[in-house]
Amino acid sequence: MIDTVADERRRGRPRSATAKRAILRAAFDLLVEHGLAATSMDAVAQRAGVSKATIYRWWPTKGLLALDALYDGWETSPRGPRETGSLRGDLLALVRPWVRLASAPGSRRLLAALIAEAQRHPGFAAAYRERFVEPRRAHGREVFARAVARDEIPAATDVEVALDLLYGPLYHRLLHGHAPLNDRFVRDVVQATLASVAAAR
Amino acid sequence: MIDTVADERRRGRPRSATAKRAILRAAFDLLVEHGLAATSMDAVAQRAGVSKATIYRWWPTKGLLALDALYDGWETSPRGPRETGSLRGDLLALVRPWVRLASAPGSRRLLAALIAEAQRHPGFAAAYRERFVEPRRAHGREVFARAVARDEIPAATDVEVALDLLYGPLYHRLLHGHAPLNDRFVRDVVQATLASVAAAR
Amino acid sequence: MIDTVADERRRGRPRSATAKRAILRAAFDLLVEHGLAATSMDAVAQRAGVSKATIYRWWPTKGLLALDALYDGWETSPRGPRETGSLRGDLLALVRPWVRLASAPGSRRLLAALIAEAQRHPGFAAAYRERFVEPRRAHGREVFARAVARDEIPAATDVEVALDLLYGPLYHRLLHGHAPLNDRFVRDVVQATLASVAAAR
Amino acid sequence: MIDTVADERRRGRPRSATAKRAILRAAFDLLVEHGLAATSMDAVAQRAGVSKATIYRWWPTKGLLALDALYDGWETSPRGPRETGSLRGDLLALVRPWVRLASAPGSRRLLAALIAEAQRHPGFAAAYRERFVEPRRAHGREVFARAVARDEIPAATDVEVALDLLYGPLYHRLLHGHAPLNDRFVRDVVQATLASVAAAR
DNA sequence: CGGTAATCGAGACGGTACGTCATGTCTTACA
DNA sequence: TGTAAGACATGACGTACCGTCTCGATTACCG
Repeated sequence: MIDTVADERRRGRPRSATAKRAILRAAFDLLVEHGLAATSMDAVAQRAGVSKATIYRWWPTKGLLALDALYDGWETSPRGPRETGSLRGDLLALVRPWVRLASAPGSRRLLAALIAEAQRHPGFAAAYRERFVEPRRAHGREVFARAVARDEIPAATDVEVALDLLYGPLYHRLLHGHAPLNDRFVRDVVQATLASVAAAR
Repeated sequence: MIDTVADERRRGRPRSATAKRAILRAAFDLLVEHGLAATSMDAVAQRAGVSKATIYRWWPTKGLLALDALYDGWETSPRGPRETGSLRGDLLALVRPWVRLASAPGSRRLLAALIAEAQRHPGFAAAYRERFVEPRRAHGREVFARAVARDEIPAATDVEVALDLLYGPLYHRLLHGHAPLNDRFVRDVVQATLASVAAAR
Repeated sequence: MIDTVADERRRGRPRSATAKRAILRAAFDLLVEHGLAATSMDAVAQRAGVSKATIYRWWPTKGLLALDALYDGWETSPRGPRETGSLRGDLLALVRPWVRLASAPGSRRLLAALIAEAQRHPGFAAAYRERFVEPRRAHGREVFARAVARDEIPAATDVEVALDLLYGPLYHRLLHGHAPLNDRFVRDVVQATLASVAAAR
Repeated sequence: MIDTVADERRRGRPRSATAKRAILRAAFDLLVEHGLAATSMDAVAQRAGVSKATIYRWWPTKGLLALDALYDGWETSPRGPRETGSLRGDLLALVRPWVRLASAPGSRRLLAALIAEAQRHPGFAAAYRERFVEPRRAHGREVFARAVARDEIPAATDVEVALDLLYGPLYHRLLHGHAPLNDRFVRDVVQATLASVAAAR
């Protein structure tokens, strides 16, 4: 959404909340079913029972609409994962739900398309990171911070690198599909992350 | 390429090697300069001085043409990296040239586009893995095999996982751009891979 | 034309009269200059300063566009020819303008192309007859009706056959070009038509 | 191929005459079935079991090939119609077989296409007239000459005009399809031609 | 309570790429 | 040497989508 804030008094006809919901819902359904490239703005407009101009009034680009639609459809739990008492447990709790969501064929296709879109439009890249990357990394940072507080890992741990060691391999298998992204692999990756952090001690 | 083998005597007019070279070269240049989506088949045909029908005779899809063009333009050294005597050195020698190549803005954009394309067309995905993923992983397997032979790492090391621990974080920063993909990070990732392999002992 | 009537309030953006005029004009010019087969839709679009999609939105086929364009460019006088007081005079007044128009090289070529098109597409054939054949035959029927009213020819005259006796030979020379379509021939044909009608008395 | 067996038996001089026959036959079948525009040279070559180059060696153009193919397939009786003793009978005998042949849907379509082609290529027009128009007109001239000899019509009769009065209306209904081309109409046209010739006495 | 202003639907528009197809030419291997 | 196989340049075809635009019809608030 461009501006959810409505603190300032607007003059004309207010924005139709119905239309907005219908657009996001239609876009989400079409995106999951057909992917980004195969989802046309005309199709979104038609399915939402809305004019194309209405969509373009609020979202300047198909990519940004997709971003909002997917955020709206996916991001059900803004709060971080539950605490388990150990770094290993926290990391698994952090990563497993994401793997479950991202492994569906539709999601995988979309994730790849969003990443590709981000290479082409810097503005889109920023929005993508803000919406999809940062929240999860923020949760990850908390997890590592708790581990530091518990004195489980050194305070000097480079959390940013650790997060890449954690998420990188998962994304890798997800996008390349050269090997299965199963829970075995998830545990291996978490284990490796722990090992690397411990070795840096 | 459709058929590199020409041991059998073909009947009609042979394929024009000039045209093929011109097409691959034109496609490569345009791809690097404009990216996959912004490279049109018409433009490739015109720049190659070739008819569009000729392109479509040999490459059924823009994606597969791009694959061949990039393979042709990039893959200069089919042999693996030089041996350094240590796993750490070998891994750095394996990864650094790839990082250098893939970090150029054009390459990054293209890599993302290829990955996105692969989610949509299973046939393309297979070709992509065969052309771009497997060769590098094969080199990586040799590197780890040498380390085993040197008794540097356990023989039971799961090489496939190790390769994902190595390449995954690099791809991650490359595609998401949330943090720099510099040599510092490369060394960190190699170090982490070593730590994880060592810890599994 | 698709919809000449516009008395009902339409919802969306109204059709651009400018674009429509430009398309018909461009098509007409190109058709007269190059003929039907050598006139491409791309060329029409470019010359009209219009997108190809706009043309295809309103005319499903090149043939139907040609029909409208030629009707628009040629059919200047919807009213019938002037009355001369005699069947002979009326027939000459009916036929001479048509011969003058149709004898130009461009027109001849186009007429033949339209007739050929009509053999292939039944829908086109109907439109062709409605636009180009029927109006002229209607005028002819009036001419013969007046002659009957003047008691110049029998009331039982088969007007449809008479019209074919009149137009048939003219079209024949026009399309086959085996002999000149001059005013001498026009007078001969009118004379023969009169003789045949009189002999049936 | 007409007969591959006999063809394989002979070694040195392959089948130039065989190929020619196969080409004409294949072209004729395809033309009658699909029309001129929908018959491609590739299709003719494939059906004839012949290379495209072989076709182009003998016929410079698709139109001229069609001309020969149709002439070969249709023109079964080069001799004129039988003599009946009266001009009326001779004209009917001249015209009825042609009407029967030309009325088939395939023929009608082709005739129109040939006429259209003739407007575009002067060389084709000449060949068309020589092959298809002149022979029939020559027969017609003989018919009228016999009538003059029998003193049935004046010696000063303009035969060229008379032939147009005869064939023109028939072609007209054939190509425009605004009214049926049945035997009733044929008799009316013959009658009208006779009346016009008699009236000129 | 009427004016003002922004919204919405419908959908036409310019632009551009797609992948297909046909024509007529040209190049090789074979017989 | 002619023929079959078939690659080639050229260029039109009709479809699809994008993002912009022009309407007339709705809502609100504001004076």
